[in-house]
Amino acid sequence: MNGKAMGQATIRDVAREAGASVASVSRVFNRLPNVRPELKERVEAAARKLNYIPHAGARNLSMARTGVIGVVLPDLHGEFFSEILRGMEREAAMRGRHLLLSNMHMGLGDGVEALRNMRGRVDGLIVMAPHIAPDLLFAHLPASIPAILLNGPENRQGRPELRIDNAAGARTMVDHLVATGRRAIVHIAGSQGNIEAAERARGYSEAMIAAGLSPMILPGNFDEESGHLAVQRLQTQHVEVDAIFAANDMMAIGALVALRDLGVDVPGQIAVAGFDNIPLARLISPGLTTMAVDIADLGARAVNRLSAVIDGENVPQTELRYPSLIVRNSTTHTAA
Amino acid sequence: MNGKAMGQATIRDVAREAGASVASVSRVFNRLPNVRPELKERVEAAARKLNYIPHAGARNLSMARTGVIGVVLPDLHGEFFSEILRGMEREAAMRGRHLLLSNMHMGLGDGVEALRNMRGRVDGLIVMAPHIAPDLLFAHLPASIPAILLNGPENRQGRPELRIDNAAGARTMVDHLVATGRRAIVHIAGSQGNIEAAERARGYSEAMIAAGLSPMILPGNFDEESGHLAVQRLQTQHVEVDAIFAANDMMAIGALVALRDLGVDVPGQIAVAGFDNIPLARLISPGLTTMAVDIADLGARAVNRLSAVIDGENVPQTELRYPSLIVRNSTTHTAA
DNA sequence: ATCCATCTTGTAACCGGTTACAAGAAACCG
DNA sequence: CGGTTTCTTGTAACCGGTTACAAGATGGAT
Repeated sequence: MNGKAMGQATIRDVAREAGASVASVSRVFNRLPNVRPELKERVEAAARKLNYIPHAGARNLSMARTGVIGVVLPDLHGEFFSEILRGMEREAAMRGRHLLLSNMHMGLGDGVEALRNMRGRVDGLIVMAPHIAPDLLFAHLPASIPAILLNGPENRQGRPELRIDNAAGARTMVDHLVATGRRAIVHIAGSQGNIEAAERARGYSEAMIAAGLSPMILPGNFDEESGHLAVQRLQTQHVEVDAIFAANDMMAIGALVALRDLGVDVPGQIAVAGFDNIPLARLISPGLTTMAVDIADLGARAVNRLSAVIDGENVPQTELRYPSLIVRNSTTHTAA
Repeated sequence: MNGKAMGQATIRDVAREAGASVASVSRVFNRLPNVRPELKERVEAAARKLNYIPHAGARNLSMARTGVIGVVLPDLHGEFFSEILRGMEREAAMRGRHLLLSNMHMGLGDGVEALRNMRGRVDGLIVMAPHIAPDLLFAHLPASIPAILLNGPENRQGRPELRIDNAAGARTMVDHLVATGRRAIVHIAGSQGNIEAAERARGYSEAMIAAGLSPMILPGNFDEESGHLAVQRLQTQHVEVDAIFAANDMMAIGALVALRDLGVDVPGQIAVAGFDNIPLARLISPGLTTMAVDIADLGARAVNRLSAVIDGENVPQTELRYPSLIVRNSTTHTAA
């Protein structure tokens, strides 16, 4: 039927069909007011007839704006990953933006490379890299591309950052344990080299010392097995403790299960606490006392702030989010 | 320093700086072999000096290829969402592609609109829409954009689809329950209008009838509370059952907890089974018998097949994945 | 030295939109 | 009715890459 080969119709095809100019077609599709109704209808009819769909890529190029936010995440575990994305997605959709995913399970070299070829694909980046120095990361990135750093170490590139105050959260938890009578509180740390893990350990140590107690830290990996192993180690080395504070919930659950297998009463003999408040924490028995981080909110906020930066607004350089204490039965019998 | 205003350097800037043509710069960056080493170095030096980063959007436009796969998902719950994305991401990264996220928590009208303005943004689409007729969905989409349908109802647009055989999975579970001596097996259904829910219910009914038993279906919503409510309903109406088969794990867990609160022995008095094998299923006590769907694999496969379609290869029209039975203590005492 | 094949390089058109600018039409005014 | 303002419309340049094609350079064979 058509003179040309087929393919998708372009704006010029529509213009020809409607007997109008490309400028007018563009105006119609962008709902600019200054188009005579008669012309508008002709254009719309032509577009319908050719089943014209605007080519977003071309639009992006000429407008130098894609409406896409690049999200660079490390290899996250289940809930955290889905929750943060859910939050980001909700906020992005509300602003008519899309999310471009790019995991970063690679070394720094590849990471920087990956960031670089986001140019022209996205309007800005949300980068979460808990084990890479952000200065190094951003140094290779043009200063012109907006980016916000999530839960990373501090950076000195003047990039805005958004962080959970992990140290404060850990202090709150230690305070809770001390307040409920615990003294020999051991901490199971998260993965080595992970910033959040380090911050939580730091908060723990600070609060212990402030309470006149001596810190004791066991290594861990953020996974369930770490919790298991930590309990085993405590047992074989005959270390007496009355509370275990794990750097995340999965490890706390591992510890909980290990203690249950050993017939140790929780919280009677030993209190157990975690960090993150994953859904599982509520469902397991006894319910796990933990620090709740509203992860979806964190994601939404990240998109929110990045959007502001993209739109040229001024945003504060650093924003901290405080986790809140959720007391359940793993530390006290009287909890809900 | 630079004559022009600043902004990012373009390929023409590099060409000028290197005293070469844009074609040569392009060749260098695309690693085409026919460039004299001396020129190549000059170009690379110039690019380094100007901190040139190729503009992916421009490249996409002129090559008519973005390297991006659009992913349209409904509002999924935790594990499912993260697992399927993890699988997709892994496979996409391996093929040097990116994922563009676009949730679809909207009506059909918006949905089609959302799909449409993916044109020029993505090379293809993975669409998961368990509650929208795909024929309607695809009818408004140009036939030229590759798309594959995930876990939807059958479509007659000749689009390739990838589905979990939910009915077969449900039959397998009923067979297991019957084989372990259960007779009064009740099914808690998933959300109304959801295709997967309907398929699971269908498989359940078929298998029950095949076993000479009468099906009995309670309504549900895929959430924990549905499980709770179902158990309550059974109790208040004094219905005697010896097995509960929920259309997903969350409802099964809700039922499990409700039964525990009532002091009913599982599996002694009532067996409980779910569907999906979420991580929680293993951790809860008793361990939940369920049908395991390798969700990450499903995601990876979807990307895999879509890539094939994009690359013009021929792919089979429909592919079914079979879930596998995981027996735990919620249906039999002798399990691992 | 001549001719031909091969390799390197540059020019310019193209991908499909947006938009500055100018020109023509319409409306308003005295 | 002429002049000015306002509104509508079209032309063409531009966004930043890729690539067909042609021209120039190089090298080998005779």
